[in-house]
Amino acid sequence: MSLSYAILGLLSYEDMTGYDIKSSFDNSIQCIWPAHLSQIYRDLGSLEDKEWVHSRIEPQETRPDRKVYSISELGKREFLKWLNKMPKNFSSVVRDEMALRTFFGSKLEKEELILHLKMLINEKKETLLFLDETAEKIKNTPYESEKMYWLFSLRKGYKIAEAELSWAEECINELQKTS
Amino acid sequence: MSLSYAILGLLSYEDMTGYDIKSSFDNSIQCIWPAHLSQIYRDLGSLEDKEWVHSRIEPQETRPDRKVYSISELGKREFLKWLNKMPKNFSSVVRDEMALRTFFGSKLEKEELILHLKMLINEKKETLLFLDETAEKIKNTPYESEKMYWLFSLRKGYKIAEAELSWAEECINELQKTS
DNA sequence: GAATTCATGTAACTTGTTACATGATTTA
DNA sequence: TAAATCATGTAACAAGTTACATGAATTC
Repeated sequence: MSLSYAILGLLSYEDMTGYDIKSSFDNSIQCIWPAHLSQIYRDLGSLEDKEWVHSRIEPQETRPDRKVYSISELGKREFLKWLNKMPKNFSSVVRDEMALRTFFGSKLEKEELILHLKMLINEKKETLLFLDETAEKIKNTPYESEKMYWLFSLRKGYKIAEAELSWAEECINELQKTS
Repeated sequence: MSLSYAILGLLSYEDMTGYDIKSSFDNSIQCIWPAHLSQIYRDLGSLEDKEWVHSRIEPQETRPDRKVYSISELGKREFLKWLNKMPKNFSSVVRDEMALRTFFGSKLEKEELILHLKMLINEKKETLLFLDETAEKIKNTPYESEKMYWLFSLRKGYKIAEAELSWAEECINELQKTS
């Protein structure tokens, strides 16, 4: 359900196509709520069935026609209802394949596990760079009153990435101590 | 798929019922890979279809009969194959409702958001206590060669919980500065 | 010449969630 | 006496993933 509300929320800033919404995800909430394009199109369909959003076709010459969605009054009300009610889950849901593999690390060559952890570290360093760039973009947004909140959620992604990185470093250190 | 491998991995330590496996999850990998009982039963079914595990019924008098699963030789090989291959996702997948709500925080009363964040902090403090207790249990396990790895994955959950907690505190501080 | 971007989706499949159903025993 | 624990699942639904299909324009 949260994904639909995320889409509604983004549409409350401006009208967008499914493709635009996907880009917005990738440039802001991806790190805390990733979504596939196919999922977004599907949800837009059901949001339109419920009349929480409307769409119009904007023909283009050189590109495929744009199907532009806008949030309805009903949609705005439902969004605010969701935002104001006390959430069931304060906690994030994490599914962490590397931590799971590490759990079974005694069945793996130490060197192999260390290699995997080093690759994790590289990936996370890139993530941190990407999040820095994203933060810079947000700092230049014309949505002045939103800026702080957008940076808050980005910061959450940042902190999680940092935690993952330092975790991997600590694991490598301990593994090398005992080898 | 990872869930099936997690189940296989746990069964490689000892034979268990679905219910036992659920308890193992809750006492170890829950914070990095949560699972519902119904999911575990379903996966055990398909693992048995593939003959990666076998089961036997152990009748009980006062309790319902136990259906005890054990990993097969084939299952062990498939598990090790999974563990040894380079993972596609080094990164954890996070879906974080509170961070998403915070993204749209400009549409909420500041006091309301602060209240939600404070509840998150309370919940996370409890999580940290629970993880401390879990770590103590793991330190007493007779599985000596596994201990370090089990503590590694627990530590990952711990670090993420800490990150979430300090994030919420920082957000509250900034919100109170600007109000 | 190859890869990326823009732009639409659909279909099939896999996972995750919630509710239902049963029922004795033990602990608070 | 109410709630938790042990122990089995099934069914229905919601959400997430991957593959397929199309195709021009632009950038490397």
